[in-house]
Amino acid sequence: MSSPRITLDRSSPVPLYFQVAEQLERAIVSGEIGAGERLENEITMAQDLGLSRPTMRQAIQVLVDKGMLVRRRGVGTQVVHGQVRRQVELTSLFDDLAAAGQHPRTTVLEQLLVPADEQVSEQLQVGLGEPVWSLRRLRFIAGGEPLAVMHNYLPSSIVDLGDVDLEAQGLYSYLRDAGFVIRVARQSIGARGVRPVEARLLREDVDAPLLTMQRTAYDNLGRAVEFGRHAYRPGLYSFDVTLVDR
Amino acid sequence: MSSPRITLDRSSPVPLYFQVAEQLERAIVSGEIGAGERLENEITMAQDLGLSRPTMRQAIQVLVDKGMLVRRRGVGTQVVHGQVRRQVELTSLFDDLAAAGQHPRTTVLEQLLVPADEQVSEQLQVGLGEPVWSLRRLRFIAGGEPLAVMHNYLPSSIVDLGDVDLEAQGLYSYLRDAGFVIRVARQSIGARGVRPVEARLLREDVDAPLLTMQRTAYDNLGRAVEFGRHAYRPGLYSFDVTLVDR
DNA sequence: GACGTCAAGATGTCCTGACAAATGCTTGAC
DNA sequence: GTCAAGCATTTGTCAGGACATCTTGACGTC
Repeated sequence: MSSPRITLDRSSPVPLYFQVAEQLERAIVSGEIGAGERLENEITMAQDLGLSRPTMRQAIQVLVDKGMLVRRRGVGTQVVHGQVRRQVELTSLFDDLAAAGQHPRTTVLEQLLVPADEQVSEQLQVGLGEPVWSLRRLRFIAGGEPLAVMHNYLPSSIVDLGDVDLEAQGLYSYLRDAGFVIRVARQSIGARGVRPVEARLLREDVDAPLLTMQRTAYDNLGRAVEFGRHAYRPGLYSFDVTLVDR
Repeated sequence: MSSPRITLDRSSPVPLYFQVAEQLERAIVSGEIGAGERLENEITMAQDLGLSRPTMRQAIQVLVDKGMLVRRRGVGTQVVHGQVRRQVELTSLFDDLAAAGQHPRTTVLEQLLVPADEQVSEQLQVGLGEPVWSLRRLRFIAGGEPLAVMHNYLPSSIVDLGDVDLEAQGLYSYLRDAGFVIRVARQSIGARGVRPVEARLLREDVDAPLLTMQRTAYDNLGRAVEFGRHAYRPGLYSFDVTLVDR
C-alpha cells in the first residue's frame, strides 16, 4: 500500500488530473512505488489531495492506458511488473532520436512534386496522378552510421514544402510549426530484403534484411497529412509497442 | 452533422457507454457515417438517448482511443478519414487468424521445462536457472504454408503446461480458460536474417529476411505470465498499429 | 478593407452523489 | 474441519450540474 507525496497547483493551467498522473508516473519510474505494489484506494487518495473521485480516477486511467497500472474491481490498483519501456510516440524518427540524446544527421535526397501513384492516392485521399510532395531522406545516427531511408508523401493542396529545410529539423517538427496537429497515425510494420539502391545508401550487403514501416498520419480535422514508406537497418532500430486491454 | 439511430437496453449487463460505442463504431465502419463527417454534439446526443453527458463522453472516448474519431474543442467531433484497419489485439496469432476466417494449423515442436536463461529470467521475474515452460511451435496458414516459428516461455510457478494440447487451441485461449486475465503486453518488433533451423522449418532461402517480435505479457495482478520470441515470414504477415495522441 | 470585439456553440475540466458488482476475508452452520 | 453465507472493501457505472476554454463567425469601428 503506497501513497507518494503529490503536490497540486490549482492556479496552473495544467489540468489537475494531469498533474497527478505526471507525479504518479514519476514515482513509478523512479522506483518510489515498487513493481507489484498496491496503491491507496481511489477515495482515500482523492480525499488526501482534496480532489473528487472522478478526477482521481481520470489521473489513474492515464497510467492504466500507458500500461503502467492495472486495476481489479474489489481489490485495488497495482503497479505492473517489468521495466517500463518508452512508448512509441507520435513524433518522427528525428524527434525520437534527438529526445534520446542522439544527434541525428539527415540528408535530403529528393524534395519535389510528383504525380500520386495508386497507393499514395488512396492513402492521402487525393486523385490519381495529382501532384504530391515526395520527400526522400537518408538518416544517420551519431558516428555517421546510416540508419534509415525514409520516403514521405504529402498532399500539395494542404502543405507547401517548397522552401523548407528538412535537414535542419524533422518533418513532424515542421508540421507542428506549420499549425498541423497530428492526432492519429496508422502504421504497418514488416520486413523485406534490401534493394540495390538502399544497400548502397545504407552500406548493407545485398542480402541484408530490412525493417519496414508504412505510416499514414491524420490531423485533428481527420485529414490525411502524410504517408510514408520507410526502411530501417534492423540492428540499429526496433519498434516498441505497448498493448493494453480495456 | 450525423446522428445514427442507437438503441439502448438498460436491463442488459453491458454498460450503456459501451452499447453506444459499439453501435457508433458499427455506423462508422459500415459507412453510415462517412469519413470526415461531423457528429451531433455531445449534449444533444446525450439528451436524445436519455443519457447523462459524462456517459456520452465516455462512449465517444472509446472510439477516440481507437483512432476512429477526433475531437476539437469549440468545434465538434469528426470521423477520421482513411479505411479503419483492424487493431492489433491482445490475443495470440492463433486467435487472430481464426477470427480472420483462416484455419491455422499448429505443430508443437517442444513443450517441456527448461532452466531460465538470462533474458527469460529478467522478463518473467524468476531466478536464473529456475525451471520455466519452453514452448516451441510452428504455425501454418490454410494451404499448409508455414507462417511462423514461435517460442514462448511461461513461469512454472503459476502455469502448468504439462497436460495441455496446444495444437488444438491457441496459447492465449488456453490462458484465458485457465483463469488468467491478460491486461498489458509489451512488444518489440524487429527484423533479422533467417537462421538455418528456421529456414528449413519455414521453407525459406538461407538469406531470407524474417520479421521478429518479442513480447512480455502481464495479467491483471501485474505478474509476467508469458515471454515469447517469434519469427514471421514477412510476405505473409505484418503488424498493424494505431497510435493516438492524447 | 483590416482589425478588434463580442457572442454563440462546442469540448475540456471538475464537482457531488449514488448504486452496482466483484473480490477476499470472516463467520457460522453442519 | 469444511463449506457456504454474509460482510467489508474497492473499483465500475451513471446522473446532473457548473464553469473554463477554444473556435468560429458576425458585427462594428477605425
